Amino acid sequence: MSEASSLPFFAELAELARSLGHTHRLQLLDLIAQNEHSVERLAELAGLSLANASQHLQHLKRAGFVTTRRDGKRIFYRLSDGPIAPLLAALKAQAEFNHKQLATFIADSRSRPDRLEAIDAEELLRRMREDSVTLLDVRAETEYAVGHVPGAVNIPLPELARRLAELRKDQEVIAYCRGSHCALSAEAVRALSALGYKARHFDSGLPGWQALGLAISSLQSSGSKAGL
Amino acid sequence: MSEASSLPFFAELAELARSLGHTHRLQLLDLIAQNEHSVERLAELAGLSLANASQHLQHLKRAGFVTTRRDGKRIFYRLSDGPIAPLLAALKAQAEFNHKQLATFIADSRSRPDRLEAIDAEELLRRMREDSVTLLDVRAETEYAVGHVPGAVNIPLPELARRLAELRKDQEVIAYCRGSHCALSAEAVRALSALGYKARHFDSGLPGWQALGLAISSLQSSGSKAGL
DNA sequence: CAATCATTCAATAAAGTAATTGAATGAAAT
DNA sequence: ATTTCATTCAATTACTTTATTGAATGATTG
Repeated sequence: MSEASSLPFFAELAELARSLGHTHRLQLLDLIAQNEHSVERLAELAGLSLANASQHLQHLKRAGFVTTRRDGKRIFYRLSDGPIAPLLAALKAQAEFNHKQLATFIADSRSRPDRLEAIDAEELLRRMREDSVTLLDVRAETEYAVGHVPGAVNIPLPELARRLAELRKDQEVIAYCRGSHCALSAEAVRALSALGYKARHFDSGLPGWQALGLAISSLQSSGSKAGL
Repeated sequence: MSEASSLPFFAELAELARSLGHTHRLQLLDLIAQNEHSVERLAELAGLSLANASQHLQHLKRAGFVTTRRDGKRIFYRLSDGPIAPLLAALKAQAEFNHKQLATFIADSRSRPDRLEAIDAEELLRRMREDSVTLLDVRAETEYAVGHVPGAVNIPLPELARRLAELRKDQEVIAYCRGSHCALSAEAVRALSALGYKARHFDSGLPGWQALGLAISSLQSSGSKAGL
């Protein structure tokens, strides 16, 4: 049922999927879904250059998601009357499913205490120097604000599920928390590992970092309150 | 409603979409949907190298479309219990919508006889030499088999809608048919243009090509009967 | 506990995609 | 006609993704 004969069909679907596979195009599509707009307007709303917006819009047009209409000097893009809404809804549903999966996994792993791979300070420092790891601070925002390892990203454990997108998939993630008595980073690592991320924890946490005489960063005003 | 705050969300959806944006991954997903399989089996069924299949499978896993289970030496991939079916159905629906759109457009344009850009033999030959055009023969398969311009792709006009994927989007398409009295290539050009393809027709068609003393190709046995 | 074997990882090479610039198009207004 | 102006095109550059190879992993089997 899925031999050579259906390969061109898969290729066609893949092309459609790729058309949705770019932040700017999804954003443009979302703007167009709200209202018909000219290229200039869309570029402005999305914060893109004109030429760049134009190219992304043409990409969407070729995929059949939008159509154009000329009125005087400008060209207006609007949604085609194809089944775009269900398609986007299905995408969102999958995203939500993933969030739930991770949330329940974190809850589950709270009970199952198997041991995990740790990273020692020496390797961590080396890897940080060559920028080959993502350092993840899973403590609360307030704790992070007071002091954190320089360069670390802060995603409190309860929010990890819905903020996965902030982690690079191509790098190993090193989670840390308050130290070896604190289970937060271990849970994060278990959850991330189960999702196919490469993850370890820096077991001694922020105290261990400070004990080595290394500098920490802090936030003056609480600046990074990104929306849900 | 669609400001900076939702950008990470779009980025997340885009990543999901990209996970479906590759022929091999869709094919693997289709195989997995039919039955749980080991990596080796999937690689074999899809005609991929082991490492390549493994990487695509991990990509699908990270996107939450599949999960794994270890049994002895091998690892089995099966569908996750997320909403994958509706997602794929929505993609297919969009593909079908595009086919229909094009089909009706071709039907419509049969009546509306506006003139189109043509390409002359000289330019055609030059562009063919530098491989910067896709030459499209829109006549019936049997006619193509008897003789066609060397290098031309054959997609009979009635099949154009569902075989669009065979045309490169990054090159101009030059359609030709039986000659200037024949409307097939003109219709193809109108349809392709409306979809955002860059398209012109070689108005004098195959007779014009032969009149210049240029060689034609033919097929011995009818070899290229690709499935729907 | 050494060997085997399915799978994954790592590194590199190849291909494809995106952003940017400035020029070209083509409809409308003067 | 000529100018204006929104959009697109073309060409370059930078970036990202994919394929390939061979080595590493890690669970079973003898």
